Amino acid sequence: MYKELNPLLHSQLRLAIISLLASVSEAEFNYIKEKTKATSGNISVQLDKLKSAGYITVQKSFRDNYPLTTCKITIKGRAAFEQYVQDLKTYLNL
Amino acid sequence: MYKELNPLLHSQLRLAIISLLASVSEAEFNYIKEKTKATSGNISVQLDKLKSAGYITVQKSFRDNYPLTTCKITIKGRAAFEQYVQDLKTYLNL
DNA sequence: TAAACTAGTTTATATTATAAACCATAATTA
DNA sequence: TAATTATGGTTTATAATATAAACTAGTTTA
Repeated sequence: MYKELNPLLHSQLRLAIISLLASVSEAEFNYIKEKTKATSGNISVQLDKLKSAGYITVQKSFRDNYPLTTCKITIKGRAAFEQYVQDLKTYLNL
Repeated sequence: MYKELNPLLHSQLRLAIISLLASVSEAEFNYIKEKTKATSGNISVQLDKLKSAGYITVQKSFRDNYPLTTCKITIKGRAAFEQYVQDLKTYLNL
């Protein structure tokens, strides 16, 4: 293929998540859910994949007795995202 | 979700094909194959989908006795592509 | 204390992408 | 001229991916 677009990022939801995390210092699970309008299950799965790739860190804690999942983009994740955007630009002749 | 990215175009190969067709007046099957490095089968399937969506026209003819498939982006296809690129830009905050 | 809610995870299913196998015809060569 | 290989694809089987439904574990409220 042309120019390989990182398949881990070329996914609607994972791209939305990474793009979101690239613009904030960190984000809670529910914030991601509100912003993306995706289901919890879908988000949970995609966070796992991003975490496995080392693109984000996932902190699990409690707040007001409830579980709280907080996500943060890593250096590696940010680099991958920026590379993806670059690739996409050349891909689309932008 | 955030901003719906046209799923018909948010596919590595179909995006490559549409992007390619957006930049030329028309293209032959084998030209698309060379440029994308994809397999014939995969291209055949994706051309069908793009055609079904009305994004391209597919002309079948013969040249030097061999079948020749020529593709061309439609007005609708070009509009969809441009919309996709716009959506992507806002999606990624570009 | 039972119902409803929070915050997720796991798993089953639907969708999509892809490659392998195939088809029809043409050209080549033995 | 019969067999072999090449051209230009299409069809179909499989692998990968995305998604939603069902579930878990605990909390709050009536």
